[in-house]
Amino acid sequence: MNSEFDYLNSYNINDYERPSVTADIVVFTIRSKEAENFRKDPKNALSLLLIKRGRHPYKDQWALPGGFLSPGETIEQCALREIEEETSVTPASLMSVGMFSEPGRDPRGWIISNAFVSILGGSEGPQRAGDDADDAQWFDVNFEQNENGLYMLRLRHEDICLSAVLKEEKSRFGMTSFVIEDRGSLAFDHAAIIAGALTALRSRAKDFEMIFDFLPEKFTLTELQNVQETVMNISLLSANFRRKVAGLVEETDEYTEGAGHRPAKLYRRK
Amino acid sequence: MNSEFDYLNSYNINDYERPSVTADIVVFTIRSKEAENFRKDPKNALSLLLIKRGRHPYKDQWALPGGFLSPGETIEQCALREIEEETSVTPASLMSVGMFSEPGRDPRGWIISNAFVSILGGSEGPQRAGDDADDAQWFDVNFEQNENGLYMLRLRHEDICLSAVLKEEKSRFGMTSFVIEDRGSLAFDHAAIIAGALTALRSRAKDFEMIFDFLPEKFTLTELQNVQETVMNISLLSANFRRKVAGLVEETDEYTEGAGHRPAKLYRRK
DNA sequence: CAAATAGTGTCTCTAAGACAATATCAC
DNA sequence: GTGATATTGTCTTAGAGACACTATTTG
Repeated sequence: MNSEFDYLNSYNINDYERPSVTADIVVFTIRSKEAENFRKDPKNALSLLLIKRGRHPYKDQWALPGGFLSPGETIEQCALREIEEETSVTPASLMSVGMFSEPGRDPRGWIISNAFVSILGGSEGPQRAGDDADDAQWFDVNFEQNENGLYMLRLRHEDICLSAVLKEEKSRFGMTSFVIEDRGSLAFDHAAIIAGALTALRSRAKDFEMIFDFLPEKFTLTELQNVQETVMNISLLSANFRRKVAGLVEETDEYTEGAGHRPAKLYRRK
Repeated sequence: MNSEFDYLNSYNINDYERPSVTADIVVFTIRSKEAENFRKDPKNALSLLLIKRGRHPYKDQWALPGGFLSPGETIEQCALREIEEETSVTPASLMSVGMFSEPGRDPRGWIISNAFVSILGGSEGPQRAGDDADDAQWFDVNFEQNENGLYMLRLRHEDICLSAVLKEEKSRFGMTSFVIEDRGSLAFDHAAIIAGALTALRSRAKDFEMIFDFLPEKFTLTELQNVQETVMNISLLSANFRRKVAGLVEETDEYTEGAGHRPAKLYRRK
């Protein structure tokens, strides 16, 4: 038996039908709202990037940034490339959320998507979205479970309010995912992707894992606390927060200035 | 502008080159070793399923079970189908580990893989592997970091010992993955997939998350503790373990019998 | 000085870890 | 009884949460 013959017959790449593969990215950032008066610090809001589709299907509806995997790149490189094309910025982090492969999820055909969470912030600060022809905007995020056990996802940008309804589904195999009850004008299955991304982000933020990516290199402990509170939609006591993160940061000898109240020491991630 | 015209021109599914997509599954189970004497309980070993390839490439080398995604199924359904084809058993759990899409990972062409962790055990007990023509076997798992910081993965089945060397790589984007230094006769990049799967499994096992899937419906607390110890390669004090899992289980009124020592109460997952 | 945030001290309560002691079965 | 595992109790220590208090800046 000839081994080259075996090899060539073992797999003809054209024998199998193949899906198109995309990467869709949920890009988060934290934006400051205007403060009430000169003394108060600004409030923060968790935001994510959506793009208004210029084509069918779902023309004129809002969708996650993303695009098709090209030969010669990894799916992570594809995700980074798409973010950079949209925002002209390299994100601080990239985390896989999972594969979305439900048949029929894309009316154009057999298209499966690897979803990612990415965070912009860091030294660049929140970027302008949509520098080119695309209509891209940051939407404030609100995601909560209501009294019926359903999850409400609300995304708001100025007058635009997208409101999706999802149900948590625990499969027999230990995976939990979200099923769309009402996609609320979000394109494709992107409401379910966003719900999964938020859940993954919050789970990581609990252990202080991705919260540094929202901030520049040097930051105050209060800023760090605000990030965790904003991401997880909770409220913490500062004394306890400081003790918990004490081992994760190191002091610098710099302070904030001109804040209308006592200056705060700047820290750096350890 | 005609909207149907727009739609049809927006995406021609044949315009883009497409990869083949596979699901590869790291199927774990726990196997009992013979006890030293009639009083002692049997020792356990964490094992995973490998299949000896009958074809090129990597002919006669060991690889993870897996197969190509078919139209009309999700990637999870594909993974389950492949496990059932190999073992004739439906696993208790299925967890995604991530996408492996490095160009060149498969000499047959552009093939990307979604890796899964799955656990067999439960009431069926560890299954015979390789009922059909395939040569499938359970390999005992040993995975440790050595003094140089490299990770050693050793898989052993009777005389066969596969030994791979991996390096942990933290990308700038917060992801950690394993890079193969020596694949140790494991086919493709499967050594890296196994390393990632083990890391994911251990991380879950720390919170008691997948350990129940290794056991039948009713089990003793010592059996449960043995699972966690075997999976994580650690040793625990039983008094503390019992307190920690007390909230996760509920008593039954049954006991073990004929064990050569004091019988143990059987519990059920709550 | 007033308003606001920065930062420290301390009390309670819970949980983890270590270890000692007792219980119960098969042979 | 002996050898093994099963099960409970308790001591110590670490950490989380709550809350009170002090410190420091700008206008």
